[in-house]
Amino acid sequence: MLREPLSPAVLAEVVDGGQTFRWNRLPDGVWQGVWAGCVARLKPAGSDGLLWSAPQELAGIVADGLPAYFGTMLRFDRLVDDLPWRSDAHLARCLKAFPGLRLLRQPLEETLLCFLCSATKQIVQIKQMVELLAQRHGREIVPGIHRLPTWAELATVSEEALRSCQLGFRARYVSQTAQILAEKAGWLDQLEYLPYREAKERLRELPGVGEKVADCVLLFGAGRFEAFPVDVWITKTMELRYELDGWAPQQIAHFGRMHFGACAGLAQQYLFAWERAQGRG
DNA sequence: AGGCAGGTGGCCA
DNA sequence: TGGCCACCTGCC
Repeated sequence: MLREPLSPAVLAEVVDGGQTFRWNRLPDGVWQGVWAGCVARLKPAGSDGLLWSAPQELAGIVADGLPAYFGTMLRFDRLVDDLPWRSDAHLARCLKAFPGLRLLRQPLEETLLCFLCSATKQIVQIKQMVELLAQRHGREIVPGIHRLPTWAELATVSEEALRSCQLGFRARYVSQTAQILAEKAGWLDQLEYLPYREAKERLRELPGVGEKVADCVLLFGAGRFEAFPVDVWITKTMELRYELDGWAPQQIAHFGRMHFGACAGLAQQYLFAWERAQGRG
């Protein structure tokens, strides 16, 4: 499916490195993931690239949806080559360490939901929350596997019921956002057609969506690769690798977009992968 | 066993 | 603007 083979480590980084929260490791290097109405299994296959499979009744929609989800129409090799690795030795070694690392193109609705849940939580816990949301409030796709609830569905769920999905104070964000989106048909979809800056401003009108969450939603759910989400980890990374000690998050985000350019978000993913491999994060 | 966590929003100088 | 703190609660 992919033009270049993905090593098991890079595949793990793509599906379980904080971009998405609905992939789980199965035996024998297989990953199973759920997005929109799709369920798929993935397995690295050496030089043959990446093998996929899906439940028979979903084979058609997964065959259609998987390439878009993995962004196979984008030439990540070219995007990576356009990053400033020639003048940035740290970036260069990150790129070399994770060949084939890519950004997923996830459904916008789901990306917003997941990152609204992400505040001060680690990946494992975010995965638990969204799994509960899916099991309790999302439509069953195949026996035992549910998709995430749509915002229309979330608008019918009480804040208390959301809290019982381990959301804690994030339940209020999700609940209020659901009410707002319920009154604004097409509001989310319009973001796709707005310039980055305006799309981000619009997103930030939603409760629980600040700078960081807005950038994650735009990067992972709307293909805005110039977005450069700044969380505590990227702050530490930038301090350590680029000597930005004492910089405010907004300054770091600005530096990131200036230094890394049009695909700053792609660079950010590599920086993350590197630090995680060092045992941080 | 208890602190801490991949943010945000509100309040204060 | 810039800093500080409450917000929930399940993991390590």
